[in-house]
Amino acid sequence: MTAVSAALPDHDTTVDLADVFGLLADANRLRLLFALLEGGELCVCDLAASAEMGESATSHALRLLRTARVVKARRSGRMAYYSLTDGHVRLLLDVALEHLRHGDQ
Amino acid sequence: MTAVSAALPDHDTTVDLADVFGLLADANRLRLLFALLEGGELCVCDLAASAEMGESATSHALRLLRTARVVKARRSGRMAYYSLTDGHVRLLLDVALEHLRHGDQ
DNA sequence: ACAACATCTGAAGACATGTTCAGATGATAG
DNA sequence: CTATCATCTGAACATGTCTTCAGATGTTGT
Repeated sequence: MTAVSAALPDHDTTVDLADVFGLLADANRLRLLFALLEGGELCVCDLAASAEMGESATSHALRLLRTARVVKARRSGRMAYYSLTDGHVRLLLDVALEHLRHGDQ
Repeated sequence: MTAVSAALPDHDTTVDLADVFGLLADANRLRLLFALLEGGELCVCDLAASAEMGESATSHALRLLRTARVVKARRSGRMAYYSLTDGHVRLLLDVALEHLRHGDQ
């Protein structure tokens, strides 16, 4: 029994992991990420339109993603252009989509 | 702009996806899953010990995972042995761990 | 300078989630 | 049969999360 628990990731790691998944555990944020996967770099108003959500809600959502370094913002005048920071997101979404299709139902 | 939004997964899909990630968005549940990745098939009391959580909390957590078909239970007498149902979980956890290591900080 | 605009922010309320407690269920041992 | 055990369940409480609103910030055009 100690052999099993010894092989587990430490406490902090699981908390950090849970935070990462927590960011993806919201349909609106996922729609924003899918839009960025397609669009490459989009401003807040286009992201809001794509995800069919209010601009304030979009801004709040993007702030969470930005703080976690999942997306980055480029600023040009009064516009803010967002894009993804790495490819792990695409991979995570693809694996989870695959799980949805094969998994159950 | 319509071209972008047309390529997005539909509303229900993003909600289902968010639910999947929501299941992984809890450190205790992640510890249970890691224990199952290592141990293969474990009873509730061993899982509770591995994840260092109460047995009631463990049972509640396992119920969520079982309802979502992420784990399955085999029953033998008064014991319940849990195991993972598919390999997507291992993949998701590995990709997210990789993201943690390379990603930031 | 002023008005219109894009984005951001803080606070408030509604809602969901996780933990704990107390007790129910079903199985084994004496 | 009774006691003990492993697991499950429902309810209550505390915490956290998302959305919305109202307003702040900084920018562009006239």
